[in-house]
Amino acid sequence: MNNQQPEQPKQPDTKPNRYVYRYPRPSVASDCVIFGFDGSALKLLLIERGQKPFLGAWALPGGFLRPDETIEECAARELREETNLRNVYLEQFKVYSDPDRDPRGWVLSMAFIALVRPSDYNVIAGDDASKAFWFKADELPPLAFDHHRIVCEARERLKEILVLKPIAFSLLNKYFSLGELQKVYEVINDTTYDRRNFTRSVQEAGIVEATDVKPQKARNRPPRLYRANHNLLAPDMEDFIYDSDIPPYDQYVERVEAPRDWSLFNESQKTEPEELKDAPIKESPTKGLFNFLGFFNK
Amino acid sequence: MNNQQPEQPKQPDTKPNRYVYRYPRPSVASDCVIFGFDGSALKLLLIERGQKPFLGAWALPGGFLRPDETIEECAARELREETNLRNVYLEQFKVYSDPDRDPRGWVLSMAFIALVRPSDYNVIAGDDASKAFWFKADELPPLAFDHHRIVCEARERLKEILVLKPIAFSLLNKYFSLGELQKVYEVINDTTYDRRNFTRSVQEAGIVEATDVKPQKARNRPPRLYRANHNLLAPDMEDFIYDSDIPPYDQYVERVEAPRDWSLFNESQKTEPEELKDAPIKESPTKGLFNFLGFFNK
DNA sequence: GCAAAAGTGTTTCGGATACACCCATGC
DNA sequence: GCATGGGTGTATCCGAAACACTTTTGC
Repeated sequence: MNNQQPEQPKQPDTKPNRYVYRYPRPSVASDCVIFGFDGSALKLLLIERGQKPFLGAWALPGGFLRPDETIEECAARELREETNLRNVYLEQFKVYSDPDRDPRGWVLSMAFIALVRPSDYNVIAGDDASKAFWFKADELPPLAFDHHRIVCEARERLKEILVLKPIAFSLLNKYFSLGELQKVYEVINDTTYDRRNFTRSVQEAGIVEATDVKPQKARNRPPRLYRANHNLLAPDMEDFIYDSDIPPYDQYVERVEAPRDWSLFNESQKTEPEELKDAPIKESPTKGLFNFLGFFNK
Repeated sequence: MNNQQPEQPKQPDTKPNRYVYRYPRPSVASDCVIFGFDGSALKLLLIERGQKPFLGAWALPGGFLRPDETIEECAARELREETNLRNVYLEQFKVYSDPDRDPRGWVLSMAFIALVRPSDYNVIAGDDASKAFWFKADELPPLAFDHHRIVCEARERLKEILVLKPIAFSLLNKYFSLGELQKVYEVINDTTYDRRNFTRSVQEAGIVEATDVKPQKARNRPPRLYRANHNLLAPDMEDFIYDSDIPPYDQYVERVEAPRDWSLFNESQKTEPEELKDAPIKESPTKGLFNFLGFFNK
């Protein structure tokens, strides 16, 4: 990064809001692929665009980088402004830099993966200006820009991160049942696990602690609730594992779903073909699920 | 990424080389953390800066993004221009976006991890304009900008990638001995493995194929040479596993090392403190070393 | 001969797998 | 009652770990 001449922004030229450079520069934006978990399926938070390119289409929340912030601060700010979410897990994921990816011109996008707890789901409803809605990750509408590609690659990356870090807790409330934890692993890895083996693996790994918290209501036998074991988890994860002032357990009620009819889009972007819907899902071994512990203990 | 007004670059304003935008934009660069392996240690390729900020200091090769290329193309181009390397493994790693990270102004850096085979080591010598030298990854000189931080985080990331992808082959020639493969895993993970267990794990995983190629020379008993098993490896890795026109086996001779005296830098940035140099390295289990196979078979 | 690295095999042990029964709740 | 999900236990088996001797080269 050093072959060109040093460039100083020769600010306020003649008119206001004119920034002059000796070499062309791209706009830089951050876009967030926001994953959620509703107790049974992986969800994605999208916003309806209110601006000109792709107006009315669904898109990833995001916005342009400002000179006084890092790209992480930018992502967190846009998340707050557009979806009212704060204190969510955020991780850089990939830069998209195809010169033609944005019809407005030369715009790079830093894609982030964001993970939202169920207790934060309804925060979005509080922001009246918001046009954000949760979609099932397998049933997405057509997306603006190259966002469909970004989402697909983010889902693949999510599997990788799940091996490297205990991010499953960032998709769960402070208190959760082992069934929920298992389901998170299942929907991300797109498989199923033997309930008894999974339970034992989790407990022997020591990544959870049983609590005395009682579930508020349950359709069946009420599960025991656990929480993440902070002693074993990376310190920088801890902030994202739970909030402080949330109810101990809410059973995924009153979700804000996408009520719109987006069938008018001609090209559907469902990832799962209909024919294979009833194919029996092969059960996977639980081996290696918590490999991330190896990264901490060295 | 969409809340601002669309901005068109209002090119050639009055004078040539003047680019005017309504909002400030950062310069975007790509910097490469280039890893090599000399048969016993992890190496890092650095260049001596010939320009003004940090002139004479060592730095990561890199350069500014141009409007007609992706960030990957930029990284590959700068690598070629500054170190004469081509067809190396390149992977996005992290964006560094601290507004103050570059004294010249607002410069983002997309950091890449690059992996170089021993057969490409001496390519660098062919480029007379090059000021590139290989350093031991544990004995680095002070670096320009925030490059020391980038290198440290890249080494951590390298461990993660090693779990996710068969990148060890990208640090080896087309033909290699199992001892070399083991050493790559050892220097990256900073541990040792039982030779017999490692050998068996590799062969049972099926990621290598024995060949009839004979090593050119050996100080001890000559090892059998293997090559990566393409049937089991991801297709997009294949291009980076070996070159076509290289000698079948060269035993790491005549390396281009850094001959300079950089002791004049007052602050040393060695990562390993001297006191712990002789501490016995604990042997690690080979379990999970080739977990990346799980990502391909699904 | 000797040092250094390469090649090979067996025993053992732990942990993952496969599998079945009972429990608590809402309806 | 009964459907649904939660909790617990065991026999088995595979694979990883631990470990030693021989072989081949350069010097």
